[in-house]
Amino acid sequence: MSGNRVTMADVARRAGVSPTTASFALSGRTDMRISEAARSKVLAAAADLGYRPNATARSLRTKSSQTLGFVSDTITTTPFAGEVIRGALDAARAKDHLLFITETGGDRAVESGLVNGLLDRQVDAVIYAAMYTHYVSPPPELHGRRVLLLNCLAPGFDAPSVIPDEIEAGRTAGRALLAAGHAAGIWAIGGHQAIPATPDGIFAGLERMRGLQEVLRDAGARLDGVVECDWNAEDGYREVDRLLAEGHRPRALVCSTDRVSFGAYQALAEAGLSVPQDVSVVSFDDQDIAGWLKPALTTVALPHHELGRKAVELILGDGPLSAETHRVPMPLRKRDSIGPARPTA
Amino acid sequence: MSGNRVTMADVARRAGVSPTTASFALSGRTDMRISEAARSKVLAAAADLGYRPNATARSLRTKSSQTLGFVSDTITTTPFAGEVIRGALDAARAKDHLLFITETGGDRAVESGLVNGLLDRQVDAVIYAAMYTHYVSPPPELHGRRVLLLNCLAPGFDAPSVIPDEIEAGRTAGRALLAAGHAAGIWAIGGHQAIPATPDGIFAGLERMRGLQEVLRDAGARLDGVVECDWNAEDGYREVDRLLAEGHRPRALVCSTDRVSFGAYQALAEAGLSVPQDVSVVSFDDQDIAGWLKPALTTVALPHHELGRKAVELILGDGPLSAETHRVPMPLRKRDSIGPARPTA
DNA sequence: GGCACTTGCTAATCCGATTTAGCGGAGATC
DNA sequence: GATCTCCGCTAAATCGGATTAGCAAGTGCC
Repeated sequence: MSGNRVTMADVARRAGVSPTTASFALSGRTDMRISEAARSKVLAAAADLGYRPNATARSLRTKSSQTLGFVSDTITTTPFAGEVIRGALDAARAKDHLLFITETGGDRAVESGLVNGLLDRQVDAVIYAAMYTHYVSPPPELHGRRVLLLNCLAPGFDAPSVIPDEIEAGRTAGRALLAAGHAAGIWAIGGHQAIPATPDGIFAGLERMRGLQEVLRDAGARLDGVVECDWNAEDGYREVDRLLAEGHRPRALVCSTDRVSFGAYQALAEAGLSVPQDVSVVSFDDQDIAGWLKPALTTVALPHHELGRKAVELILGDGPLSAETHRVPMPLRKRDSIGPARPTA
Repeated sequence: MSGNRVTMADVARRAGVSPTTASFALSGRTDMRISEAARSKVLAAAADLGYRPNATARSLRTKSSQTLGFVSDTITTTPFAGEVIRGALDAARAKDHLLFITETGGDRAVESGLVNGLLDRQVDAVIYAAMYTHYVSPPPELHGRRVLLLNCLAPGFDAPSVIPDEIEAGRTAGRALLAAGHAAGIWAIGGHQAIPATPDGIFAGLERMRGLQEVLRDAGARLDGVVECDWNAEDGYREVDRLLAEGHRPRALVCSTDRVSFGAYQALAEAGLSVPQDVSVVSFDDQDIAGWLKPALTTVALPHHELGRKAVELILGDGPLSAETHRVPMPLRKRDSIGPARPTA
């Protein structure tokens, strides 16, 4: 790549000064005395020649590359992914950093190779991210490095974590139902325990359930039932279908994720029940479909963009990093799937 | 970042040879004679010390950074995004390259800044990507550079393009309908012209329509009608709803994208029509929802992963790049939304 | 034994910046 | 007038590798 770039030596020559002077003038450092005349000559020469510093040469000397590494297990397979990276990108750009994105696919050997590749290229810091909130153990190469854990926790590993505030999200969902008058006939559909197929069950499901139950209890209400299942559309359909077939008549559903809600909608529609007149639905994640459904789905959003942004801002901050856990708020997206409670039949 | 890394000088000292010898031994070059004894001493020393070459120092000298820049207007807002990047990542990793991901948001000034940032860091090549296939004009900084255009075309700009084969996709959709016996009552729903709100209408819509009509014509069939609208769920719902209200009774719908199909499903369901018994639906893109819908949607998939993979493979290939257009096949995902044609009422 | 050639290795330079050490000249001090 | 201090700037070293030029010892040949 590249044509013959203009070097600082070229600029210095043209300005009639030494490379040293050019360097100080261009970097604008004040601890070395440069006359205003010399400074402007250098600046003019640099502008004339269209000079751009070679970041590679610079970072060889300074040990800082203005570069970050983003290591994650999977970057596709939404809901995570896109917006997180975009948030990280935005924050990085604000500080003139570029982002290396990598994906390990969950393979330790691949992970190790990629992390080494990043380290070899002198990244200033590494964001170690997981697509579903869970416990991780970062590779040994990262020990002692400037690392931030995104959407994961690593007890014993000295680095800060940034995760969504799932407990508060559970409370938010509960309050949304309570505010509409729902105090009975509430069912939770989805994964709330550690289920093999849904690794996030460990975390998101558990914490959401905790927050939900806490807020219901405080209001003197409670769940009529909890249905355990995976977090896919088909699971939501199957379980709600079964629930209705068994004769239950829920007034409100709290679904683990929008995909489950999607399935729930299908089952409710087939049973001739309408949302939100017959059944209210509140959900989590705020995927695209939440807005497409009819009626549009009220859901507690995963703050993807904010997670990415915050991670980069913390890691590019000045101070040393303390191993604390930052919980990012999950905002409620009010749409049309929660209706007023009706007196129980 | 970084602790005190082991340098090549350390390795040389430990092996009792000169840095030059260490360099040649480690890089495995054969044009310089190194005895087997010396070579293994160096290798052993490197292994003992856990030596890893400093990629920054290397690229300063070699002008190659084993690094690629990925510049796109938007990386979130599926359908593009995730899988494309993953494909690119996979191909890059196979060749020991790391990927800088950037997002311009469509802003020329931002774009220019990011491209310069990439160039400053000595990227070996740049992939200039667009989320919707359309014509672009890459920034001047990229002229004369090793560039590949992904999902876009730039007449007059000397670089290869990689785009999905939309014409053939249109044929594929048409053939799927014909194979099921559909020859009448076929409607196209979506954008097929250059519509402001759907920039891809320029390309994808136009080409898909061309392929579709060609294949229908060849079979002696034709479209009963074409409905122009944007590419969102609500548009599909509204237009199909209106179509039915006007008394039309389509036997098959060809929707511009799965989101439109999603809306079409909603309208058909409300009208008491079932898919595929009453109406067959074939679509494009293969987004996640295609598999969640009931019945699951038959759709012609955008080859996201393959687009990303192919882009990187081409650009990391040896030869010079010729400005040709590579069209990546779009495979048909057969699911359950196309049923056999019934004799027209 | 002398010359050419190969073998195996090293010294020195380069890549393009940053950074440290230090050098002339002007003005101040005694 | 000699010494001291600033000022403004430059020479040279440095970062960690890759690469070029070349040197000493050994081998082959006549």
